[in-house]
Amino acid sequence: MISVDAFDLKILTALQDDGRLTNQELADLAGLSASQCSRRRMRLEEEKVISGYHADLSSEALGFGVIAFIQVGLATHSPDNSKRFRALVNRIDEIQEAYSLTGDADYVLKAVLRDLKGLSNLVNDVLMPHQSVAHVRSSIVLDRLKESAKLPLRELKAG
Amino acid sequence: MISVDAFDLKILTALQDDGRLTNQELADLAGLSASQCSRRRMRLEEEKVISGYHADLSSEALGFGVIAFIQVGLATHSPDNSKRFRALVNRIDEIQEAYSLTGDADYVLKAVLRDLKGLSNLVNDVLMPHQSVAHVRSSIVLDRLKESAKLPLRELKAG
DNA sequence: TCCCGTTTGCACGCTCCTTGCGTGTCTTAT
DNA sequence: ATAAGACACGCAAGGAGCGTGCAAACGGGA
Repeated sequence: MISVDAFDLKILTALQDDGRLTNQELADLAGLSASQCSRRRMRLEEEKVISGYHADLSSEALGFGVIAFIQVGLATHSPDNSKRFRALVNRIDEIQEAYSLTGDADYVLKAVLRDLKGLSNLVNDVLMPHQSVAHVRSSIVLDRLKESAKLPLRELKAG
Repeated sequence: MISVDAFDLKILTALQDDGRLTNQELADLAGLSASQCSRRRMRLEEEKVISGYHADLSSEALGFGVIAFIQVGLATHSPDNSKRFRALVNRIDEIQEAYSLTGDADYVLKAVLRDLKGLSNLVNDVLMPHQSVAHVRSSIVLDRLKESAKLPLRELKAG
């Protein structure tokens, strides 16, 4: 079992905020020496508690003006059809997130696009015509209140 | 205006995949020298094209078993009420993403929780009773096909 | 109390980062 | 056509950061 103590939590919280922190900076934040932070960080990476590090790019600066949520209903719920749909989703870079949900729709996709033409293209020329898909309904994001991938570690106690 | 050339795109693409890449590794990938990659990276950070670096933590390893999408309708659409709701969303760490959308609901939230009890607590004890909120409908994620925050830089041409 | 496994801080050799500098290229004005 | 300026490049050097070895400190069980 993976055990994460209070020091690990401080390190994880800090790296979640800034993935380029120096071991010395981590040490100052966590109250440890730099070498120890290095060792703990390596262990957390080894155990896949830290699954990776990523640069966060500005969609505005790079000209991605449209975010959309797309609800998709499948034509049939056969394993084959699901597989086809998953393969489709995986090869479309514009789809950042994809989930199957309880409730109305079979799947919800979150897509990032350059403009509405890009959304139209994705919905009408890629998703709709695909054999696995029965119906599609898209909602455009008007305002982004919050967008991060940070886990709420605050409440976690050492284990 | 921010200009991003083909070298910058290679650097951004690489850092989006691995935010801890060495300047030398970037150099090998982009076909530049390490010092030049350092300079370009600093410029991209300065211009906020790179808005930050983050460690990606494993929700499974840390015991977050539930992801939910929560559709929220506001009681009124007055500016005051919106403001109250936004403040609420901002101070709840379990809410990773929050958007206002076209279509049925006013807002959609994505929340990460330890278990269903955590979701129940968020929906019934925090969101529902809040004065700004009229109705709430939550959908639980059954399966995560894809989850990243990578922008589809593939298609971008130098500008 | 003693023992053993674990965790820690420190020191050191090695890698990596950044800045200064000289060179080559492209653009613009004469 | 040519001179001058701006820009991006690679190289080299000095300084910062990284990870491993090691000995000391700590903590739980016999």
